[in-house]
Amino acid sequence: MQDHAQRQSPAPYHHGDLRRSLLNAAEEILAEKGVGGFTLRECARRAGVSPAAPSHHFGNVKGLLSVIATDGYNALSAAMTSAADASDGSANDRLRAIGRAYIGQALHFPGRFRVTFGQSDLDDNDADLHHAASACFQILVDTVTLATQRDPMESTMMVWSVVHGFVSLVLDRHTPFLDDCKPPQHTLDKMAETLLDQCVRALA
Amino acid sequence: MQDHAQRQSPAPYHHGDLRRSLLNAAEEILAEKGVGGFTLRECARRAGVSPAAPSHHFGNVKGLLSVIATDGYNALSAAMTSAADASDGSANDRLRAIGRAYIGQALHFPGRFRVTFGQSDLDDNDADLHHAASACFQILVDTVTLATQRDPMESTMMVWSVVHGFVSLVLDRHTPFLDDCKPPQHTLDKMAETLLDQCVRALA
DNA sequence: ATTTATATCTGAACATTGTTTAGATTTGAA
DNA sequence: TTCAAATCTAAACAATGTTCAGATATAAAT
Repeated sequence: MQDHAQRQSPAPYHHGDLRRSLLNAAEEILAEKGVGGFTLRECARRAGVSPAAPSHHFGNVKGLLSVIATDGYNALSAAMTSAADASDGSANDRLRAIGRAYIGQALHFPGRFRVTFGQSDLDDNDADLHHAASACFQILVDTVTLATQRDPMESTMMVWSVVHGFVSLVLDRHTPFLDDCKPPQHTLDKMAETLLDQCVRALA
Repeated sequence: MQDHAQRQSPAPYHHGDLRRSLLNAAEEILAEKGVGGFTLRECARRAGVSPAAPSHHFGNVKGLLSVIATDGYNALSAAMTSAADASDGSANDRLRAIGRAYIGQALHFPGRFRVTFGQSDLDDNDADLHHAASACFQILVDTVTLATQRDPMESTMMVWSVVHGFVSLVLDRHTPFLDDCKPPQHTLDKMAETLLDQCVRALA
């Protein structure tokens, strides 16, 4: 079912939109097997091309993952922004909203999240990646700053540490609070809300 | 310089204490190159044995890393316990002490910490590993419980999320607060203290 | 002591991975 | 139509984790 556009019968030599297909395949693999199970060759396989094909579009695996990470930052920024705007407008509610959005993105797209924030080595010279990361961080800083009188950077690191630590522990299965509880999702959501409340209290 | 005990000239067929040597080599590699740069073959190389040798002691790489993770949990438990005992004895000070110890262990032994808590797949059936993890978590729960009137599990996850998130962000280089600041270590320590203070406030 | 069994390690092989290189094919512009 | 650039393949390379038969050393049993 290799998705080479709407071309038919004999597989064409050229793919059509290989770059996009490789990114789709990559996110698919990341969602299925996580960052540890990701291989460039399987990416190529799913896109229906040879193992050498990706190099022409991304250089190497580091290049491809850097694009995935950039997408991750941008998706996170969008989710946080729209969540904040959809909230009731109070500074603390906006803060809770972006925290909820951060947690939601991480848990819904764990593979991409791990590539974005994990220790998978990315291209340090990727300007797009740096820009996306800075923009994402700025949303955090701005929202936190409006919700506290305390030091902006310290407060930002507090909130970021809480949500990032929480999702990291959950994704890596360090969740004793989920042991024998009826609907895990409900417990998870309730725990997240509690942590966000405690964040607000810490910054008061 | 392969450390096969105190045997001399012609390398003996048997190593002497290969299991220990492999673990030492593994922690060495983890400290140097991180979990991403770890390979079982280099482990064997540093211990001066063939690539197949480790399998007799650990089964596979997952088995070896599980032992490393167990060591990580035990070292963390020891560090937290002694830090708490060395504090002035108040519940909040003990809490701050174990938080400081958690952060310290992670930043001083980043490779081992990542194996312990990261997504490197470990042996889920390793009883020693489970026991070490539970004991470590219990120290957290006990210390937090004595320092708050709030729900123990929720409070524990709050503290754990803060310290775990903070070290994860630092280890993965997501540290905008370190940009252009004179002595990074001082800024790092000050930030850690601030976060621990905010934890205490959140649990009050 | 001699034999037997067990533990430990090697050497060679296998499949898989990321990457490079030369060349084939297609596209598009001059 | 011609020629250059972009795109992809096929084949090869070194490196990795793992397995397997066999070599070697240690320990136990007789």
